[in-house]
Amino acid sequence: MNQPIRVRFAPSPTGPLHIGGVRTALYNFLFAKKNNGAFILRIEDTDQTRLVEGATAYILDSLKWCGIMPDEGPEVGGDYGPYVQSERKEIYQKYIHELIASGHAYYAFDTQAEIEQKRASEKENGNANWQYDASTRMQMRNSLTLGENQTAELIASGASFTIRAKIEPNHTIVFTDIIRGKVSVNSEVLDDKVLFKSDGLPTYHFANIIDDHLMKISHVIRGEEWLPSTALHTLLYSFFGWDAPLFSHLPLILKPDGKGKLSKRDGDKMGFPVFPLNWQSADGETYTGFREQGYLPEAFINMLALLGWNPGTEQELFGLSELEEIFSLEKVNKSGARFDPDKTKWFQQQHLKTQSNATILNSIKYSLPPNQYTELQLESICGLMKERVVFANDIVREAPYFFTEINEYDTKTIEKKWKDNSAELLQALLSDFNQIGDFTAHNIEVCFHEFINKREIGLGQLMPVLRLSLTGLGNGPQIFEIAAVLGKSEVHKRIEKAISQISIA
RNA sequence: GGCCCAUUCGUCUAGUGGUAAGGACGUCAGGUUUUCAUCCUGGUAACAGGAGUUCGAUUCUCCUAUGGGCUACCA
Repeated sequence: MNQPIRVRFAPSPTGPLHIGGVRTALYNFLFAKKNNGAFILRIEDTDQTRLVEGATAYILDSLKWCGIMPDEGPEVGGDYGPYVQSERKEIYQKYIHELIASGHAYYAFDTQAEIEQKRASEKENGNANWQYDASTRMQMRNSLTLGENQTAELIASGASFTIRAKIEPNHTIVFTDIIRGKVSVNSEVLDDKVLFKSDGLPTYHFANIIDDHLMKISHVIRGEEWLPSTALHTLLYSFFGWDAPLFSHLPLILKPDGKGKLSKRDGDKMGFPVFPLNWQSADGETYTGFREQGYLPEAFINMLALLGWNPGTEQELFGLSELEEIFSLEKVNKSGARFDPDKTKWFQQQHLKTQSNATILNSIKYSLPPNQYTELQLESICGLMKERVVFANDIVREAPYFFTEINEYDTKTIEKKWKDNSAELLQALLSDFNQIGDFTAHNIEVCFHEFINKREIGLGQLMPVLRLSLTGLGNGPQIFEIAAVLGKSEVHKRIEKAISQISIA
């Protein structure tokens, strides 16, 4: 009775996976984990004309980056494979013939061009809604109108054909969507959908119900764009006498401004990524990924999880494993959510702050300029900077003074803070600094305070010019920490240099 | 055009047949800080409209509007 929870993410490899797809994968994954179920990856490549090289690898890499690992799928295998639809042709053949035998499907010999023509001429006659269905199928060339013998002959002669579902009008098809409740559709508005294409492969509608059934999928969690065709799917299940899985249709992710589905072009146009990873298409189009922009997968996932779902509490920061414990479909929203680049950055910043200095260092190590620092020193640089940047790879850009000589001094700060006595004060401070044995931030600070007390001057008179000397800038993290990282001799050098450079100017 | 789905601050959202309609991002104003960032405090701002049902509707129903999706031998 209590059947195991099995869900699938079923992308088609027609290009890079965009964040809507990643979110669908994520919700499937979270739902599976929450319910001790299995998360299955299935590649839906029945449209051979739209296959894009590298797309499957991209999907796999993206999921890996996010930490959404399939329990079954093309890479890991499983008991219900193969997990790539193009490798399941025979299976679909077998089932489509069952449907023909039971009278729920029929052969159709009309070519695509003929149908298009029909549609166009009907439109001219004022019928914009022509479709291949119960009201029109008897005017078309199919096994229903041609009869058994002629159909057999045509097939034997190698005529190309499709196989269509035979949908009878005037029943109400009702299914329950976990997120939306009851949805009903009159079969009248459904057309006789092509189930098998003339290339011998099934369409999505057919392959998906066969596979979901055979793979024992308990819950279908997919995008809202599938809601209208769920009526057809429900009917297909009933043709076979199978129980349909439970459906959940996720709201779409919309553009940040105005309405409309977020599309791949929006990102680079508006200055934010729409894809998890960088992508370059065969015709040279490139799209930037969240990963390459510097986003942490944790932040990306956190943002995505909250875009269309929330736990009902006021917590907003989550790790994957936390999400796995509290996710529920009932708390998924019904309406589309606009993607918010600002909030996405905020998530990134929050997650970066929680990372250890060593972890951050590790992530930017490869891009650091050559330097003399020890591991520990580099870690403290990361520690000093992580609260003031959004991305780890901003650290070097925001704090170049750790890695280069100071050749320029911020003019604004000079104008505001550099006074006639600044040089003399720095010089004196420097000789006190030289007395420090262990050049730690704490000792430097103590020394500094003793100095200003002795001189009876305010912090504001000396601290900014010290910062200016050491970093060339007017702002940054605590200056004693910076000094400690730079080391005594470097501090000495920099102060001497600043005194001579700035005084001249 | 037809069908389906949706509608709470600018955005993401919580929430209930009776609430001062809560939080977060953004924004604004203070505070902390040598500075910047962080952080803290406070302000700003919403139940699309109209009918019902009800003692009472943001909450239930219907209509309208708006938005979105689908309407292929694409998924």
